[in-house]
Amino acid sequence: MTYDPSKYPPFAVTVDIVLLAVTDDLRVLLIERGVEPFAGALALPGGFVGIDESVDAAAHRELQEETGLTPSMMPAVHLEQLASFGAVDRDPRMRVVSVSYLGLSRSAPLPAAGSDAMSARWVLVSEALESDLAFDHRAILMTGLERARAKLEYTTLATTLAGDTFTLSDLHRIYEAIWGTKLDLANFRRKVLGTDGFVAPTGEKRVGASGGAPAAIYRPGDGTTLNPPLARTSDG
Amino acid sequence: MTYDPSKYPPFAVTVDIVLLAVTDDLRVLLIERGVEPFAGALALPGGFVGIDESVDAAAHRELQEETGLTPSMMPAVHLEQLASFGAVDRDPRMRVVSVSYLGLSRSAPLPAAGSDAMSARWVLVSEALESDLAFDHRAILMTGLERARAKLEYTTLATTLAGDTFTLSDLHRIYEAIWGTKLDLANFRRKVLGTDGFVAPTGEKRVGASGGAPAAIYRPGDGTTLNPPLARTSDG
DNA sequence: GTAATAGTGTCTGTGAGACACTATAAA
DNA sequence: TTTATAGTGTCTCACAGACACTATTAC
Repeated sequence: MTYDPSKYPPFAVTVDIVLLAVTDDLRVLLIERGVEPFAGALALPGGFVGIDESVDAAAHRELQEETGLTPSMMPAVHLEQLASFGAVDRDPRMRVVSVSYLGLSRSAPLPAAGSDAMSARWVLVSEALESDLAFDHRAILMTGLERARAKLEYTTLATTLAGDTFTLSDLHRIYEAIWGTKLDLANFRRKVLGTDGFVAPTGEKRVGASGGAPAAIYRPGDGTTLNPPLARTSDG
Repeated sequence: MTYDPSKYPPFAVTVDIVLLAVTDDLRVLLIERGVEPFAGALALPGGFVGIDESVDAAAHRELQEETGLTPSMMPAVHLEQLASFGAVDRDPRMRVVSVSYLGLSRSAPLPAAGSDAMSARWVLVSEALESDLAFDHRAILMTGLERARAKLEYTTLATTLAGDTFTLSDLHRIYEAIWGTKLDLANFRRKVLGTDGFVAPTGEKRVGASGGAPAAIYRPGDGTTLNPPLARTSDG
């Protein structure tokens, strides 16, 4: 690099991750900050991008560090770029541009012990939106939420949130949790089963989990897009 | 800012703009680079973000500088953030993260004379994709194209590309140019006219422009979203 | 038994897609 | 006249939404 970088304004670049999971309700992984600024406040997991590291690689590294996920588990988590935030005063220390990512993880694995993960916990999204998050992380969270809601309409990503095996009721619960609406279960079933590649039957049944009839167990299908989409406007 | 920025890796941040317009066909605004690297090659308009300037503001400033648009004309151009590109070696000079933007402009205003705009010109998208663009601008262009195609499905943004007044045939041409497909004009008309807020009639007719019956002239409507969307999968 | 979940059947309204048709201009 | 564009009518099929219904478990 025979070039003089000092001719150009020096920025720092960070990644911030909106990692969502559905347990009983929709939750987001947040860190309690230990240092200033915003010490004690909740923040999205993230950190600085290394000078010899791509931004995407930094997002994967941070996700791994903050959740304690092993590299072998990482493929089960969907991670995609969300948007960048570049207001002048978004970090009081210096000029920082943040590239945010949306992650969708299966039902809340516990954050493992570790340097960063110590203070990580799954917070109800409804509570996170009401609390004062650090920096502009509330805006990032809202952007991630809207992206996740939109993606469920036309992709099979909800199966990523459900895990390896699940019932149609599980999937139904995930849609209702993320969209915050009620969906008619009968019509939902027909839509999911009628869409090639959305789910694949395992032949197994789950018994005794809920005081009802045994539910058929499914695996994620090999499709990625929903055509026609699963309309969010529906509330039936 | 009582902080030591030298503790963090120094990045440069740029904006790159995919500005699209439809004349006879779909075109993108490109600059012929005058300096290394990639001197002589075609590139997307863009530039470095100032240290005291938000990333969004930099995108608007560059758009204005490269097109010669006056600030008063700017509201007629739709500009939204697209994605960020952060590969380590995307700029041979130094570590640069680029935040890309998608712009939709009315029918190709000529780039005005000016320092940057001198070498700017509207290139057919089909040709741009075949030529060797500078940096990773081919990937950025493809991302912008796909975003524009998707946005036409569920927003009224096509009217931005059409201008102040237009006929339904004009709008139809824009959809076909961007999607690269044929759309049944009769069904297209019904869809557009049946969607509240998409277009508003002016009462005027355009005569003598095409060797056919006079066409009714419309203005953009006050709506922004299309519900239900205008399906791209349709080829009728 | 009751309550809760799993799953099926069926009717209706909307709207996309196909395509035939008429109307009005230029050359 | 021919040719091209503007605009209307109508049929069919797919599917979303509503909702009644049966089946199988836990308690």
